[in-house]
Amino acid sequence: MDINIEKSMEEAILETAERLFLENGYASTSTTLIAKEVGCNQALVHYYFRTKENLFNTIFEKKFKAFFQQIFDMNHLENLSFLDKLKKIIETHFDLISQNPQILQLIISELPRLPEQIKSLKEKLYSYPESMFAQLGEELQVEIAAGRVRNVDLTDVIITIVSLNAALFTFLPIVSDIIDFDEIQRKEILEHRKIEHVNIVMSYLRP
Amino acid sequence: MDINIEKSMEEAILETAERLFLENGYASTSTTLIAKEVGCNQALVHYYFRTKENLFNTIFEKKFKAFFQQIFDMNHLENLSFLDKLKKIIETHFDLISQNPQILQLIISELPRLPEQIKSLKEKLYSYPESMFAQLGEELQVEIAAGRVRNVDLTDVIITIVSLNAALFTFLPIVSDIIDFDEIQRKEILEHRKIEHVNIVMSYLRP
DNA sequence: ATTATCTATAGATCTATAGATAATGC
DNA sequence: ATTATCTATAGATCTATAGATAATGC
Repeated sequence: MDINIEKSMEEAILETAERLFLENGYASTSTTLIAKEVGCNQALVHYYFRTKENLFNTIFEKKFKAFFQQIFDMNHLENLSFLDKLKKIIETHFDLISQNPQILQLIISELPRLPEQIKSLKEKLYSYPESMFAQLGEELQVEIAAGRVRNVDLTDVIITIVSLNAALFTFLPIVSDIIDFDEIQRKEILEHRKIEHVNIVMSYLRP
Repeated sequence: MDINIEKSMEEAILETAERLFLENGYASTSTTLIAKEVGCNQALVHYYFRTKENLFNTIFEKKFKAFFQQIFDMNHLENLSFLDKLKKIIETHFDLISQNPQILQLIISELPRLPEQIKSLKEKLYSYPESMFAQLGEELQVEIAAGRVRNVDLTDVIITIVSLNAALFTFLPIVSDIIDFDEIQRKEILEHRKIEHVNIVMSYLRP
């Protein structure tokens, strides 16, 4: 905690705001609350970031870009067979979401009112052919042609992976409110589901 | 629209509030806005429901109970083989969520601060043994013992079904913001994914 | 008479800015 | 001198209630 002593106020505000926005969303986080938690006055928040919208956008864009960059950067997987590559993708994606489950929730609730970020995502997706998916799609076709994989769309495989991983971390907080299990149980469940997500996709691809 | 003429103000407020809460969540929906959209003055909202919290809880509890009742009521599926029963469950669950995708989003964002509803859910889950899952679990064991189904936990099957269905409708609004497809494409995607969700689970269970 | 609807307003936020004071860098 | 931090406050909500008026049920 005392590391804070060396941290600038601007950084402290950013970090606290990030935590609060991720926890409670845009509407439920006031600049007054941010200031209170930082331990400064409310005007300082506006001194550094002028508006709440600005502050939020700065944070959201940072988290958002980092998140998607990691997702799109998953193709350091040469020299692996198609199924091993896919397994690696599932596990990496799982870990990625597990490290920052709240960003998903924020994307779901806030992205629809952020046209700039939507545009930026669109542009990223228009370069789809150059992306990892193109190569993966070709490899999938080879596997299908060779009869080693059932005839499925890559899109369906991707949707399935994202759905399984994203839903797990989106619903886990609710389930743990209802069932209350401890940290060890939580970890066991996650490890087990990670394996199962691979199993599910592999079964799905089996001819 | 002119059906409204016969509707009581109280009903009109409830319906409008329901729509706004589902669209924008608790914090972003003011009683002022509700009144404006209904076409009455803001005091009337409080006349009928006293507090915003009250109004929200009334609506949330109604939607929430209806949703889980439908989910727990899915066992009108006698005389079907285990796999056919499961197929029916996947499809029914899919349709159920597709009819009211927003309630999921609301549960994720608002349930954590609603101890009453959490308690009520807990009680429902403590009667787990009497529920459909008990019977389904037994049937699964029979199938596994007979070698017709791979050795999996029922819990994993349920998590998988819920994840696939819930994630699809949670992320579809975002994806359609980014990719913008029309109503026909949307329908095709849903029909296709519904089939795939069954395929995925069936593949997962294949020995 | 009772119930539904309205106007008006108190009191609590909340965002944003202006202007004063303190801290820092030359 | 410049930058960081504070106090104070304007103006916009927002929730909730009190009290006036209109509509309805007997």
